[in-house]
Amino acid sequence: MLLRIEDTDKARSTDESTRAIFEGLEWLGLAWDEPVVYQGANLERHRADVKQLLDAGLAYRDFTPQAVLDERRAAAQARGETYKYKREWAELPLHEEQERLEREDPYVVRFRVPEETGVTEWDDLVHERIAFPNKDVDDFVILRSDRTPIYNFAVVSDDIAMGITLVMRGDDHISNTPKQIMLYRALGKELPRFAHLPMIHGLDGKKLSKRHGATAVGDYQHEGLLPQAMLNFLALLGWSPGGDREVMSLAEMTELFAPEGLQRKAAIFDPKKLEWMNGQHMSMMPLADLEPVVTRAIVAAGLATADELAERHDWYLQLVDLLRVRARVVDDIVRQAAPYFADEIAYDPEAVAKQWKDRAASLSILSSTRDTLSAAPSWDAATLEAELRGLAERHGIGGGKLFQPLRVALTGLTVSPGIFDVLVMQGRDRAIGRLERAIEYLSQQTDG
RNA sequence: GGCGCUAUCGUCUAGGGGACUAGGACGGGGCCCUCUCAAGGCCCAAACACGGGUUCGAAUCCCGUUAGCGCUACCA
Repeated sequence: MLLRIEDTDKARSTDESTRAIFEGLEWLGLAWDEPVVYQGANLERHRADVKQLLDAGLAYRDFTPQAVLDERRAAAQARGETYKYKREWAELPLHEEQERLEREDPYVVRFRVPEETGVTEWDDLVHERIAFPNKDVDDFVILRSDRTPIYNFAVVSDDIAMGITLVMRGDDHISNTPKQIMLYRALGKELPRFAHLPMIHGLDGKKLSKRHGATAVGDYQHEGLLPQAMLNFLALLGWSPGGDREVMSLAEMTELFAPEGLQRKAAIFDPKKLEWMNGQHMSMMPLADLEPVVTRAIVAAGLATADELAERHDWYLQLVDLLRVRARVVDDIVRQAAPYFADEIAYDPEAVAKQWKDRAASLSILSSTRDTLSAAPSWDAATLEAELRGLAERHGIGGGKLFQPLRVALTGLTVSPGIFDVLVMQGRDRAIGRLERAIEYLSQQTDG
């Protein structure tokens, strides 16, 4: 994989935008094999290639001021006509051109599009044959008046220099392709293969790009998305391995990839499915791989320090394993993890309202739960389950009647992993402490 | 407007003349499991844009219409 930064438009290419590209690719785990090529660094070769076309009469200087061009275009549009560039400088007498050059009149270099009657066509890897009549292609600018090349020219010059044999890009470039093919021919070089991939659209059905709505790929990192899920999801937008394969690793996708599976239709980016995909990857991946990602998030959230997590590593891994099942993004895990780290927990008003509705009854249940738990012969899931189910039976109530109020006492929430796992993960002291606190809280409520 | 590309459930897609009462996945609905929430399992609703051809036979091939999108710059 080669990475080239196409920065010929100085107004739009900034250090920041370039860095976003690097960071996005790095995050996705897509590494390039050779040093980054900056298109701007090849300016001299671009100019030399333009010169070659100029000398061969395949391009010409156009001294029309840009303002005049803009005016004509606007006027044509106002009249409801199709604007077409008139070739009026192509046959400028040599002496006149010489004069203007000496006067340093500004000019652009335009490519002389060949034979009006001709057709420029190619066999696209995904679309099969695409053809453009030459008459529909205007003599396009290849060198700006500031002597920098236009994208269409720089790309061809660079692709030739870099020995590129397959040009794969978004299908918004289809209409650039005939121009580029003409340039390859004018430069006397072999054509690469072209493959035009469908675009990705936003929920509104419009092209998704840095100019429209979309965030940079890297932004998803901060939303708790896993790069492998992102990669998997994106790959499936416009490509299918056939059959019903969906959740795949990069290695599997690379193995399965074939151009036949490429779609021609633009795909709409569905964040819901991305989240599902992320959940799938999160559940499937080795715990050891998920751990550092979660650790970073937990530390960032201020729940614990990395050292603290390392100290009770086994416990921590088990907790992550317990929580990842019910999480779709990494942040879901962090949200659920709070009751296992914080000293104090907040009671979710809804949980209180629902599970501690009857204060006196809750108080009584929690008190006997505390007594039973305090007296438990050992602190493991099987023992605790036996003890608590026994207690419920003695009271003649179902397990849920016992577990739900307990869950609120332990986590402050209505949702958590299985209650015995919670008990074990919190440990005897913390669990009993939480129960004491809940009892205290409820007593005050009852008195007041 | 011109040129181009595209067209299967709401979304991502399988399908490449008969295997199609059109399959899977996300999302939605229901049920099961169950201490909650997830996960998991089962079930349901949901699509071949339209019109012409070609053919014994079209989701599949051809043409047109329509719609959507893209390009139409001294942007990339």
